[in-house]
Amino acid sequence: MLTERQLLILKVTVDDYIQSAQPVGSNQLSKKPEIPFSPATIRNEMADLEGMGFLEKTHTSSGRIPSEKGYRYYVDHLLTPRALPQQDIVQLRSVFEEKLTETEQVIKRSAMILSELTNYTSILLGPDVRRHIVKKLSIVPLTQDTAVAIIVTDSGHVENRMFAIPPGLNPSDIEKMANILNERLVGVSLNNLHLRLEQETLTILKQHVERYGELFHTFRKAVLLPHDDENIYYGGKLNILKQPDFHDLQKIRDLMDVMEESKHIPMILPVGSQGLHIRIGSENALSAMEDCSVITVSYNIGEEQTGSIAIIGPKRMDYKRIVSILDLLSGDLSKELTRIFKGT
Amino acid sequence: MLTERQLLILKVTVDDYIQSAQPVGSNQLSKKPEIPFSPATIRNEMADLEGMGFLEKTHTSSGRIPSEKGYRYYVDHLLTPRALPQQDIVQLRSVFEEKLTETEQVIKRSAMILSELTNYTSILLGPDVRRHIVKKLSIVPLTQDTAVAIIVTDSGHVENRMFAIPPGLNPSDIEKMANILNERLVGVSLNNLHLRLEQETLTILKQHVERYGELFHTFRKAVLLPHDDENIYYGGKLNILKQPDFHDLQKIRDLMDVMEESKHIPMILPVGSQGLHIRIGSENALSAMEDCSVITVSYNIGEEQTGSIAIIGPKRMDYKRIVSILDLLSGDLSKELTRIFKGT
DNA sequence: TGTTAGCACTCTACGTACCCGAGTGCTAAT
DNA sequence: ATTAGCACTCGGGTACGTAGAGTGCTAACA
Repeated sequence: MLTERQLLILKVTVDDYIQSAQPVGSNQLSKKPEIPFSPATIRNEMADLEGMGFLEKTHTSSGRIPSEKGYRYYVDHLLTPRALPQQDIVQLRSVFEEKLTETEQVIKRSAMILSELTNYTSILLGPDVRRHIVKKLSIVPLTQDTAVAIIVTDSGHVENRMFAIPPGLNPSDIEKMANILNERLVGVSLNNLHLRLEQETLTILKQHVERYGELFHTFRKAVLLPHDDENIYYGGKLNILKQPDFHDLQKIRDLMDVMEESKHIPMILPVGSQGLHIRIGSENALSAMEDCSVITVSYNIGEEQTGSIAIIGPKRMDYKRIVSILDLLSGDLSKELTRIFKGT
Repeated sequence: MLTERQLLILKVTVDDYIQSAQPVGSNQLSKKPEIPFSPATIRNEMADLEGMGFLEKTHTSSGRIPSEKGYRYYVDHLLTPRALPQQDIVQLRSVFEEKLTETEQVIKRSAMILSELTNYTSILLGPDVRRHIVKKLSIVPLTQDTAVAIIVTDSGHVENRMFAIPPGLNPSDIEKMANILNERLVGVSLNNLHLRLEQETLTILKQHVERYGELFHTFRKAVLLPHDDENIYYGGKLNILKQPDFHDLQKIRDLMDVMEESKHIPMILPVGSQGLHIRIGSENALSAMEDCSVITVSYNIGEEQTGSIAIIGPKRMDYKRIVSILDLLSGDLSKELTRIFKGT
C-alpha cells in the first residue's frame, strides 16, 4: 500500500510533530539526517499521504500534521518500542523500594510517579473489592442506637459502615447476630454477600434473635452497597494544563469534569480487557475526549486479571515512551501486588 | 472619614463590579436609581476615593474597580447581610434531609452542595480524628506473616493499618497482645495513643508475650501515623475555570496546585480560629492566592470546636451571599453532626 | 521515469494606522 | 456645592501592508 519512502516520511512527520507540536513542513523534514530527499520530493509524497488521509493541513499553505488515521497507522505499524532510559526505570521502580504493605498505598504512589514521569494524567483502577473474600465481620456498638459494622477481607481491605440500631433492642441480640453472621459469611466474596445474607442467615437469625426483622433490614441496607468509586486513583490531574495542545478553557473544563466523574470511568478504562490498548481521539467513547488519546493496560494479582492503568494525554502523545513505561509498570505492579497479597 | 455620599458610591461601585466584572464608570453609576447625582459629581467623588486608595483604574481612562483596601472596607463596614432566598435555604438544607448516618458522608455532601450553590470552590475540614476516643481495637491475622490492626473510635470512624508479623511468631501471642491492647487503650484518644502505647502497654506486654519487642515495634510503627489528609473534602474544584476573572492558565495551574496539596491547607484554613473570617487577595499567605478571596467559618460538634469550611473565589466574590450561606451552613452542620455524634 | 530546482501563489503572524466609544479631568457656569 | 461642557486618553475593533514559511505546479535534469 504505502511505499518505503512514504512510511519513512509518515513516521518522521509524526515523530517531529509529537516532539514540536508544530505543523511539519517539507523543508524542515529535508534537513533531518534520516531524510535524504529534497523538499520537492517530500512535498509530493506528503500530498499523496494527505490524499490517503494520513496527514492533514491546518490551512492551505501550512505544514502537515498527522490525522487520526495517521496516528493510528503510526501506532499500529511504525511504533518501535525503544528501551527506556535507565533513569526512568529507576524512578518508576522507586515505588517498590518503599516496601509498602498496603495495596492501596502502592497503587496511589504508582499513580503519582506515573504522572510525574509522563507529564500526563494517570488513572489507576485498584483490584475489584467486591471479589475479595470476607475474613472477619464484626459489629461494634457505639451508642444506644448506633453501631458500626466492619468487614475485613482477605486482602486486608477494611469496609466499614455505620447503621442505626432499632430502638429498644437487646444488646445481646446484636452480639448474637454478629456471631451468626461471622459463622455464616466468612469465606464469602463481597459480591455474594447480600445474596448469602438473605438466603442463609435470615432463617437462622429468625430462630435466635428477637425482632430480627428490623435489625436485619437496617444492617443489610448498610452493607449492601459498597462505595464503588473508592478504588480509583489519580495522578497529575492538572497536567492537562501543561499541554500546549489545550488552550480552550471550556474544553479543559469538560475534560476534567469527565475524568473526575467516577461514572465515566468505565468509558475511559475498559474494565474487562486484557493487555495494552490505545484509543486515539474520536475512538474514545466520550466526546469530551475527542482531542485526547488514552493508553490503557491491565495488571493482575496472582492469576486473576484485576486492575487497569490509563494514561490520558493529547493525541500528540509520546506513544513510544508511554507504551514502554506502561509495559514495565504493569509487569512490576503485578509482581509487587501479588507479593503483598500472598504475604511473602 | 468618608462622607455619606462617598460610602454610597463606594458600596454601589463594589456591588456593581462584583456583579458585572467590568470597571464601573460614572455614567453607568448615575443611571442607578439609588444614585441621584450627576456623572460629574460622581467623577469627583471617585477621584477622591481613588486618592484614598479605595478604588483603582485599570488604565488612565477606564472606569474604576475596587482595590483590596476597597474590598476590605466594603466587607468591614458596608456588608448588610441580606436574608437568603428561600430556594437557597432549601437546597442547602437538602443535605440534612437525607438522614445520613456518617459524619464523613454529611461533610462530603455539604462540600458538593456548597460548591453548586456558590459556583466557587469549597473546602471542608472534618473533625480532627486524632481527638477521637478509641472504642475498640482488634487485630485480624490475614496470612502467616501479615495482619491488619483496626481501631474503631467513638465517632464511628475506623482506622485500619496492615503490618507485618515477625516470622515464626506464635499466633496466640498476637491474640494475647490484642487483648492487652484493648484493655489498656480503650478510652484513649488517638492523639495519645502512641504515648500510652509506650508508657503502659510495653511493660505489661513484656510479661505476657514472647518476643514482644519485634511485634510491638512493627505494630507501633503501623499505628503511629494517622493519614492526615483524609478528612479534607472538596467541592467544585473546577469552578475556578468558570470564573471570568481567571484566564491565565499558569495562574490557574498554580492555584489548583496549591489547593490540592494538603500541606498547604493549614495556610488556607486557619485551623484553630473560631467564627467567620474573610481574607482578601494578598491578605492570603500564599502568593498563588493573591487574586483570590477566602471566606472561612468554623463549626462544632457538641461544645468542641472541630471543623472548618472555606470558600475560595475571586476577589470579586459575592461576599454578601457567601457570608449568609456559610453562616447558615455552619449552624446547621454543627447541629446535624452533634445529632449524629450523640446518637439521638 | 523518478527527482529536483524554480517560481508563483497562499495563508498566518505581526505591526501600523485609524476610528469609535466609553470614560476621565478640568474649567466655567449655574 | 453641583453640574454641563469639552478636550483628552486609552482599549478594542477593523483595515492594510509586509515578511516568512509553506504549498503546488512546471520544467529541467539524471
